[in-house]
Amino acid sequence: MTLKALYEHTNCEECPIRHRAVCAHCEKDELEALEKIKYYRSFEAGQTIIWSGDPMNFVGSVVSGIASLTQTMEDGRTQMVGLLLPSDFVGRPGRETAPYDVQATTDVVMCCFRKKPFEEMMASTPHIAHRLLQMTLDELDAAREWMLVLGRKTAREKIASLLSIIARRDASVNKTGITGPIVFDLPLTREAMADYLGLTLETVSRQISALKKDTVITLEGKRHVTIPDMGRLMEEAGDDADGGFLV
Amino acid sequence: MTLKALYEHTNCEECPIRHRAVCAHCEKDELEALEKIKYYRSFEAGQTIIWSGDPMNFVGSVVSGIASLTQTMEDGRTQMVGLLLPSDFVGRPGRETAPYDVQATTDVVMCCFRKKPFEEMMASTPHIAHRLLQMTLDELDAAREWMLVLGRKTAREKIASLLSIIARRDASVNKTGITGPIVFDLPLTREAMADYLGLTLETVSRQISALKKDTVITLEGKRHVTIPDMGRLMEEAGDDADGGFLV
DNA sequence: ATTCCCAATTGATCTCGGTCAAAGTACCAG
DNA sequence: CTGGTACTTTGACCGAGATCAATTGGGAAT
Repeated sequence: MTLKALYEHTNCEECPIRHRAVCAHCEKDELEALEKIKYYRSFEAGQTIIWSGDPMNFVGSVVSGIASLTQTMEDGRTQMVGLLLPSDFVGRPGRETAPYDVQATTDVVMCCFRKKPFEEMMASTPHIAHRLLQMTLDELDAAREWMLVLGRKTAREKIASLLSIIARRDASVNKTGITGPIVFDLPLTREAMADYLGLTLETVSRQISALKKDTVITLEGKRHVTIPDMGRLMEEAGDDADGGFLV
Repeated sequence: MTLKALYEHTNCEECPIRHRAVCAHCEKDELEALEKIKYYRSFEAGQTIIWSGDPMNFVGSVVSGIASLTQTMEDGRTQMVGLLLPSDFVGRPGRETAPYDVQATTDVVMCCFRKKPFEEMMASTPHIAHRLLQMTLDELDAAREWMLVLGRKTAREKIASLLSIIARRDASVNKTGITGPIVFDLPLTREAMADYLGLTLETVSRQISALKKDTVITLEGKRHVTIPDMGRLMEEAGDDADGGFLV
């Protein structure tokens, strides 16, 4: 159970986590070394994993739980700039300090490597460097996709976009494909959703109620979501039914 | 005159462009090969350099002029997701197609390399791969910084943020430092600014007028800007006077 | 059960920025 | 000088989403 996909594959049967990061199970020769320097860290919901501006001496990936990257202005306005789901990579090889806060949204377990040995490993393993570039490009695409959401979409479209992303990500986990209804639990509070979408929590709540009334989604309790028709949701999100990757 | 900074330095006296990309003047041994495969392309203002979704068979950097990365929804709403100033790198090693439109905002000259040989060069030159990762991380930081602008800042703060970025970038070009007044020409129309900031052009115009009235900036004509006090502008932008890199 | 606490919903009102419309300005070609 | 075009400014009005405030709902602990 460590990290993968610094190699080409996107799944490793041996690992309980779907990793998009680095996995030591495959390509044993080069990556066995990673096994030796890995360690686990646990965080409680609400805890700050890394403070913006602090020195950051490890890289790693999320094993379980949800973490978020957030930026905060002096007056308290906050914007979430990324969502870290299990298998997502955290860290910036070659950088000293963290550029944003990383917070545990739920209880989180991370698999970490001290940065120094990881960077040495990177230097001697071109595949890892290459894979890391690809992962960073993915994140960049996701961030830019989200700029469109933040800058130009309506509140309703924003909610639909977020649900769509979580649903798609979830579907890929369960290998369910995207036909038929999709069911999942929202991993975020209304407030966290608001911070991600550049809205207030009241607006988030209202729009979710509206989508429910219009049967775009079904809710059981506050968090358990059913999406009867994924295509419908993506129309609501203003997506042309294929774009919209993100996180 | 080519590209640099796949190496450590951030400036090369021989080159008329400040490059943050790849420059063949330094580290001649490895990079001379780049000289052989480089070529120039010119574009007129308004021209689309690359269409979203099209195959992209080159990488390169802007030599002169301004280009923009934009995403457009079916109904025409557009969001600029990046601004390319001289020396900025364009391209995605390892990716087949372009994820957004690249448009020439002014007349643009680019220095290009066919992707295939560039990627081969990358594979055999770890420094280049490393530098490319660092550049991509910079872009990622910039994109996430901009997410805060788009999601949480007021119209006035957005304008101030944009001016601040252009001013800072411009100051670094002229090695002027950031003391004393800063003078530059806006390289964007009001509409382009609006697309970058997630506003309408009318709001952009109004807020610029307001900043002018409050003597945060001075305007001669429509485009020539003087910033008497950079600190003041950054306060207006809501920045804590050091963050806010971008572009 | 009762209480407490926190997340979420819902309502009433306000406001910033969008929309629609009309001028104003600079630049170019003839 | 004149007309045309593209960019910009300014005004009047409107509405989506923010703000303020009250209420509801659902666990967990007592």
